[in-house]
Amino acid sequence: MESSDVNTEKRIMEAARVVFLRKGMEGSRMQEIADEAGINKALLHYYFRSKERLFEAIFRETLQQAVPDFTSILGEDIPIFRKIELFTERYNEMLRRNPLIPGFVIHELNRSPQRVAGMIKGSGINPAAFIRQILDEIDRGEVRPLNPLHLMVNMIALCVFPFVARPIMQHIFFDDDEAGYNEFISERNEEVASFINNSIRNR
Amino acid sequence: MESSDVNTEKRIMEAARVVFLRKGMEGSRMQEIADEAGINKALLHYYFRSKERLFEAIFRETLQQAVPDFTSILGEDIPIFRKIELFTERYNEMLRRNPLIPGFVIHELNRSPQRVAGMIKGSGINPAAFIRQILDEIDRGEVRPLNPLHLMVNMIALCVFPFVARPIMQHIFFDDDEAGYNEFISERNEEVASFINNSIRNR
DNA sequence: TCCATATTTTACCGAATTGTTTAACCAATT
DNA sequence: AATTGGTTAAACAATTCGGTAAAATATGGA
Repeated sequence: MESSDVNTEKRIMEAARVVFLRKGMEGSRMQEIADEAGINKALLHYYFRSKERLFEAIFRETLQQAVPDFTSILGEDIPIFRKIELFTERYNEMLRRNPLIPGFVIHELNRSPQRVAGMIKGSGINPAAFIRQILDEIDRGEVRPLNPLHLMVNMIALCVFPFVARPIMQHIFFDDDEAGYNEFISERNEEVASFINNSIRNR
Repeated sequence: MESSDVNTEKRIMEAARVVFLRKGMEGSRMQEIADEAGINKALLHYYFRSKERLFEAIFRETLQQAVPDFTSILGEDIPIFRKIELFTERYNEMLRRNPLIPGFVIHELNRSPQRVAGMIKGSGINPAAFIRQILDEIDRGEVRPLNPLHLMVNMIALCVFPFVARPIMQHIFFDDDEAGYNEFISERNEEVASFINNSIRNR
């Protein structure tokens, strides 16, 4: 019994994840999630009392999955230019597996900014080490003088944006050709890293 | 009669804009829009037959306001590095006045990608001229060899992202200090332009 | 002043949706 | 066989919300 218990909860979570990420909290219907999970609507309320709670669970899980993935690398002991390559590579990889996360988070962020922002902060993000490294490299003359915070924002922006704006870009630039867009995305792996490194390298 | 007509319609549009941009189509309530406009709910339906139509009007207006503003400059006859400065400056300016537009568009884009993307394309966006200029500059040796499409995406990403992710960044990096974040945003004007130009200049 | 038209209010309807309840069912455990 | 707990089905309650009808009020012109 317990095995089916665990499986069902997992199935519900997966189904809810699919629906919520695509349609957001208000846009999603409990019935739709039940259908997606192949179960009864009453069972949703049996496992997660309310839509609110189910959503909370999904949102928390999504953040915990997404944030550490790209944060961790920033604190490791790697030469700066190589670190930036690794960061964009891993971050892009994560986004390629979960392309809907950014849009999802952003939308919920508009609904209740303080709550979401708090959850993200609690997710263990720590820019301090990276900032220190950048300042060091500037001292050593490897990196041109710049504000490390802007650099961090730039790095994230360059990775995230193509996923957030995918439908526009795919339509305007690629005439709705999905394969073409995927090709474009995989090019960005290297493109973004060299774009950043070219910009910050001192000469 | 006509004077109050125009004023009321305008009031409704403004109210709907505020609510829709913050909460999206499904997240918004007609009653809330009516309250915001200081009128009765029935009057909304008198001016705009349905929620759908009202939303459509707001969305169209929003796009027409946002898109040409930053597109036009890309086609003008300006030296490339200067053009990038002007682009980031104007684009940032527009976003500073309408910080909610990117998140709004992105969310609606997820709801009905083809419809929205079509509307944007119809808004008169034309990357061809800019792409040609970049290729020319590469030929002339002013710009290092790169894919102009990636450059365009990078330019937009660097401008837009801080507005989309504002609540997170303001909380994590600035401890919810609004003034601090605004300061950061205005720094980006110059920061982004030099970040790009440093990256693409040939040496 | 009085009429016609535009605008506003009030009250309400119907559909959709969340959440609950109840009874039955099934499968594994004891 | 009896028990237990996950599961289903169906109906229902409660609420929210978009939309409408109709009466009331204001406004400008004859």
